[in-house]
Amino acid sequence: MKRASVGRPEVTSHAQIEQTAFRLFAERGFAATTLDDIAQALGIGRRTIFRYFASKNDIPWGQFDRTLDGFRDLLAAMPADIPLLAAVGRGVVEFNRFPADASPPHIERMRLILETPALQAHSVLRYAEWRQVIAEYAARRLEVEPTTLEPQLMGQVALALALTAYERWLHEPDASLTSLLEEGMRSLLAWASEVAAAS
Amino acid sequence: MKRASVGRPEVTSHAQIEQTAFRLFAERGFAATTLDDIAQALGIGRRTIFRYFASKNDIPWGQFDRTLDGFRDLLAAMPADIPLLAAVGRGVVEFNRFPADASPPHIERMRLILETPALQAHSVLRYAEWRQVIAEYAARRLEVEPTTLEPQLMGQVALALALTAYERWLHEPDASLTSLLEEGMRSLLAWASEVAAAS
DNA sequence: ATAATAACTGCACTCATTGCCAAAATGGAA
DNA sequence: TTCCATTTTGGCAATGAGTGCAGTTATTAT
Repeated sequence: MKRASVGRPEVTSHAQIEQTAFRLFAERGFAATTLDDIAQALGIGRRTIFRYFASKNDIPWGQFDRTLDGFRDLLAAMPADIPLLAAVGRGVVEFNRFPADASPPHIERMRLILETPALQAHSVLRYAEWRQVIAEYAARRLEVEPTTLEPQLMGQVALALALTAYERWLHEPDASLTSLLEEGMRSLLAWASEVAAAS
Repeated sequence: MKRASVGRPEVTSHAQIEQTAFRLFAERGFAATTLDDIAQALGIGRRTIFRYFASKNDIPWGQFDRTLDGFRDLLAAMPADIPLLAAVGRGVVEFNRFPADASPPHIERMRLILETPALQAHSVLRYAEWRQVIAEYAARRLEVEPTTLEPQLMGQVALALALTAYERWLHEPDASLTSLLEEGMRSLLAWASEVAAAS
């Protein structure tokens, strides 16, 4: 990752490939854009793309790994005196908060990921890493192993909430992601209290 | 789908392909088994497999479409006087109830799906149909459109519960899927009531 | 026997992905 | 300047999934 002082310099970068790829995806669609197209548009070899991204499906995710570290820190900084579900809920909201002006590229990224079947499928593998971050936080608070039922469930439920909010957001870009997430959490709590009241 | 009275008879069946494929998957692994291998083992053309399954990834799912109809009926028959979340929870439990003796092939199927990265990814597309069944049920009860936030969230949360239970079940085959699902639901309700008590 | 029908399957092609390795580019050393 | 170590690039070949096309094959109906 660090810039080598010796050796042949890199001809391109993750960001450059990503940018060109997104332009082509927007023009012709994800499936109709071949890696050859992208390589040719960049003036590099097709083989070189694989030195920057593990697969075509990984291109839209770009920097997700780094983003995950921020999420971990964010959760760790959450006050321990609020209920677990509230802490995770707040963490998810904070994680997905960003200025409305900076959204356009982010909207495009998420739209591509959520609307392209091949990417919907591939993304599960990324989501698993995200869930793991939550499972580890929950496990710490519950003092159990991260692989046990409760931490895993918390990760899955948080993902359920986030995915639902994102999908609505794409259909209704005026609504803020934040309020959709909060609305989802309210619904979840309301359903649970119905059950509690009935039993 | 109906047996044609005229024309060349089918040389194989979904079940036959599925069975042979599973045997080879078990022997060499999913990725290492090519469609040519499966076709050859069956003595049919590779091309013919595509007349029965849309893709290699679809083979492990076999009859899921038909299963989904049963799930729809099951939810529709759920009493309307119990809370929505309880009804969905009970529906999911019932849907996944099956005799412990009949499990072995089902375990193998789920293990393959849940442990093979390519299948984990592909399965999202199947899960989406499953979630849709729940979303439609929830929408009917809530008297809103199935595409709105609440029904969609209910589908996602139910899937979160089911996936968590299945994953635990694979690691701990002695535990019944039913009790894992119920344990998950109890955890979810407990977390929600913590939040309710704190606010 | 012939026709109609429905399924099977070989052929050729596209495209993602991977292993292998020679070529290219650069800073530093001799 | 020339040579060397280092690092990246990218061509080549091979594998395997997926797809359109067209000819072949097995049955039933006339």
